[in-house]
Amino acid sequence: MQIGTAAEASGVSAKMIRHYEAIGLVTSGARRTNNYRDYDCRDVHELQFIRRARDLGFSLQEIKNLLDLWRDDTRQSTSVRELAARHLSDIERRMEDLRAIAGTLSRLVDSCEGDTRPDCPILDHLGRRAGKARRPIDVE
Amino acid sequence: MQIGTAAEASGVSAKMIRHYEAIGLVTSGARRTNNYRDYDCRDVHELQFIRRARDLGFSLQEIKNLLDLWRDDTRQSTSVRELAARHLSDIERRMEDLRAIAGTLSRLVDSCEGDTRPDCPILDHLGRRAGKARRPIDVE
DNA sequence: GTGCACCTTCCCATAATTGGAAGGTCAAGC
DNA sequence: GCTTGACCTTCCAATTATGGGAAGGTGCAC
Repeated sequence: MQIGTAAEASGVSAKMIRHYEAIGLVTSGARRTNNYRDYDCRDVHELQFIRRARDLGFSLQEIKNLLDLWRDDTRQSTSVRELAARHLSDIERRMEDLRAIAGTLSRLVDSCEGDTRPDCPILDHLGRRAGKARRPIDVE
Repeated sequence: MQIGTAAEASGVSAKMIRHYEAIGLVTSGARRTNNYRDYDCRDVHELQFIRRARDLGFSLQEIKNLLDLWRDDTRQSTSVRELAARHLSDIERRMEDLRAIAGTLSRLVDSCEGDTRPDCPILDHLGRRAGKARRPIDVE
C-alpha cells in the first residue's frame, strides 16, 4: 500500500511517517518502481505502536527504545517497566508543576474583580517588587 | 547597568533578554558609547514581570499582551482576568490530559511483572492489533 | 600590555509537527 | 490523446523557548 493508505490505517500522518523514516525510527522500506514507498500490514502495525506510544506521551527517543524492546524476543520485561516507570514519574512531576501553577492562577483569577476598572491583582502579582513584603493575594 | 547585571537582578538570562528585545517583547533601550546595552531599574522591573509570567506558564505572546495591559493605565481588569482565565483553563486541560495518560501508564506499569522474562503487558498494549477484542490490562 | 571578564552579532541546535513549493506518477473521463 | 485531480517525491522553512558557541570588540586590574 502507499504511504497515504498506511497513514490512514495507522493514524500517523504521511508527513510523520517520512520523518520517522528520516530519523531512523522506522526502517526505510521497499520502494515501487515509481519510487513510491510501499507498506505492508507489519509496517502499519509498527506505526500503530508508535502512534499509541506517542499518545501516552513517550518521546521519540523513548519510542525508539520501546520499539527495540518490542522487536527483541529476548527482552527482559523489567527494561520496559523501568522505561515506562521513568516516563510515568516524569508525567507526575509535570502534573505537579501544573498543579502549582493552576493553584496560583486560580487564586489570582478569583481575586480579580474583572470589571472596567484598571485595578488588577493579577498584574500586581506579576509586577510586584522583589521581596515578599506586600501580599497582593489574600483571598482565603 | 549592563545586561549581565540586569540578568542577575531579574532572573532572566542575558541571552533571553537579547532575544526578547529582538522579538519586540521589550523595547530596544539605550546603548552606551561602547554599544553595550544599558538598563535601569524600570527595565529590570519589567524583566521581573516577564520572568514571573513565564513561571506561571504564560506564552511569550500572552506575556506581550499582559505587558501591554500592565503599561496601560486605562486597561480594564476584565481583559487581564479573561487572559489569565483562558490560560488557566488551558493548564487545566493539559493536566487532564496528563491525568489520563498517568492513569493508563500507572495501570500498565502495575500490570507488568518487571522481571527477566520477555512477557510484557506494556508492549502488548502498545502493539495490540486494532479493535478492542483483547484486553491486555485487567488489574482491578 | 597582558589577561580576564564582559559585551556584541550571528549561526546553529533542540523536539515534534506542519506547511508549502516544485515536480513526478497514475488513473479516470472527455 | 489530453486534461484534471489526487496521489507521490524531495527539500526548505516555520513553529516555541531556550541555550551553545564562534569571532571579535571593550574595559579594568595587575
